[in-house]
Amino acid sequence: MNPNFSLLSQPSRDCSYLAEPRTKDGRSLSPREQGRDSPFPWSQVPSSSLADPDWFWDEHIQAKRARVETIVRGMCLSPNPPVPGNAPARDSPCCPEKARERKRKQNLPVQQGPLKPGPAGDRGSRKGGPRVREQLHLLKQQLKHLQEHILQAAEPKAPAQGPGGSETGEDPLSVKQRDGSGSRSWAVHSDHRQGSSGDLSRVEKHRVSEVKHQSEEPRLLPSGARALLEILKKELTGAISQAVDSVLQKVLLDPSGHLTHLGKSFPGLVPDGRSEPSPPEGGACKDPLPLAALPRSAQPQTGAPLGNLSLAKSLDSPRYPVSPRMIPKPCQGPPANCPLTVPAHIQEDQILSQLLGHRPSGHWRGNLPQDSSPQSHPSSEAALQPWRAAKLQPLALSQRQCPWLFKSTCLERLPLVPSVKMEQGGLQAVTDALPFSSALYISFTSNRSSRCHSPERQEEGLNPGHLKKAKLMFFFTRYPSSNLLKAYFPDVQFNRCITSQMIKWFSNFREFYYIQMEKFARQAISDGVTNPKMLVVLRNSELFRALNMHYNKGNDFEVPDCFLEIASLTLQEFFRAVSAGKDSDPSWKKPIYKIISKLDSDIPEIFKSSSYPQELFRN
DNA sequence: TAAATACCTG
DNA sequence: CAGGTATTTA
Repeated sequence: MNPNFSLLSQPSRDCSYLAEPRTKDGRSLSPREQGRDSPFPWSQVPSSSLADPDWFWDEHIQAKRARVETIVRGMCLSPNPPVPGNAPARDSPCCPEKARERKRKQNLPVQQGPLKPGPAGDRGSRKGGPRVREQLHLLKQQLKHLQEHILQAAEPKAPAQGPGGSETGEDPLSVKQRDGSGSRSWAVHSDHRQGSSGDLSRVEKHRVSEVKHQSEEPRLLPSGARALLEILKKELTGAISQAVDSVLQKVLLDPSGHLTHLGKSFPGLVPDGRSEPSPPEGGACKDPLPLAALPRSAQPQTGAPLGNLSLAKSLDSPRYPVSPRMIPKPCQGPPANCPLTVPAHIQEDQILSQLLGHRPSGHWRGNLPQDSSPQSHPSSEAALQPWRAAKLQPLALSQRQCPWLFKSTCLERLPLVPSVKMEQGGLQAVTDALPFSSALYISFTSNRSSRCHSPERQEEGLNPGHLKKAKLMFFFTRYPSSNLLKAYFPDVQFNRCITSQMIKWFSNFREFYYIQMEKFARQAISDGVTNPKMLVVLRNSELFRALNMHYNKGNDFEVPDCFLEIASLTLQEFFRAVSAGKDSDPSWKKPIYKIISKLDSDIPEIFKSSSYPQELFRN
């Protein structure tokens, strides 16, 4: 069987996917993990000393943590309105010992050069003062209560599960856990955030009430768990206290409260992005995929030349019959459920640019478990009937744009995504997600073309980040003009060499792209395919994987559907040409190139961000 | 003529 | 990918 081409197996994806930063260790970046621009060394310390022990990931605890943060944030915001540039928004235990215990290491908070100074205008404008201290005391008291409640809350679970109710036998970072607890608790958090204004007491009340709620659980403490609970108690107390203290310290002393990292206050995002308000008019974003989502039996018989696209069109509805798994819970509600509390202009450039890896574009992604929808299993359905591909109407390509609605709503879901890349369980996850450090940046210069030593001492070259960005841009444009490149790489000092280098990149990209296309087209032919319409590039097809591997290695970017369409068309063109024997002509590819060259899509505005390279994790 | 590409190579 | 070269294009 040839899995290269197959039924459209993936439910349509909005082009406005949400990005989700994640670590490799299986957790979504916790809010605090996302703030990396803190100038303080201690803020770089494994922030969550209270988050490490596996059991700390217990839902309850997470919720508590969230609340604590809420409180802290409230305090941060108290003095000033929720201005994006001021809250340090990072708490981290300053305890060295604890820090060392952390397995994950956070680092490189250095801001990247190109970054705008940022709206961190009012730094040091807030000085907690006595009031804050009072609040701190109050907070500590609350923590004690909290501690008690945790004990109680954990009891019911103890019998069946390990200490603290954490799934002992299971990977603490299991998906469900992340999904459930994570987003949930943070949702609450975000609520508070709305009120901001630093009305601590109010927040506290809220919290207390919540705690009470939880304490209503029955007491069934198994003797065995008791000891563990005690430990938990201690740990929790200590850790939280430390965290709170350090945060407060920061709040009180941090003169440079950079970004607030709004992200952290938002509820998890929808992995699939499906719940996101899809672009008004689908453009290339609408796709015929739904087919695969339907039960096989329900799928239209497309084995034969599926000459029209009517089917696909009919499925163009906002909600496809996708597998339940594809519809994440977290923020599935309409935008309204995810109120935005940040001024639009701020999200736009400053904040977003700095929310490393999180783009409203929604293209950044992680390997969500959800991704493994039925369609994602190449070997399953699709493979069974490789040629039963839905037709891809060339006309559909006329709308080559992927409307990128960077609605504020997108922003909310970014940071707390309960998603994580659980691949090699690497520990470098955090560093991977970090923005380029100046150090790295410097090292990149060595990568520059030796012939491109620009006279200017500025020595600004293209770094790996730029390369990655270019690759991602390839998903939208195969033939970018130099002007376009200049527009999308504002942080690059273009000169002849740089320009040609980048042009060269795209040339190389195309080369690979066309080679793959030809290769697969020929393979299809040899496999007996006769109708080019049958050739559709799907996300689970081998061809796609090859391409994705090349342009989006980390797979942290959600490949736009428009690219799949272009790829499909390209494949079909090659198929036609080859099967027609045109490949005997030395320049038989020219016509194809010409066609494809006219199908460039608009590149999301976000790509224009000079700080964009920051989002390019893993160099 | 310079820039952009394609095609080949390492 | 970067180099190099040949060819095409504006």
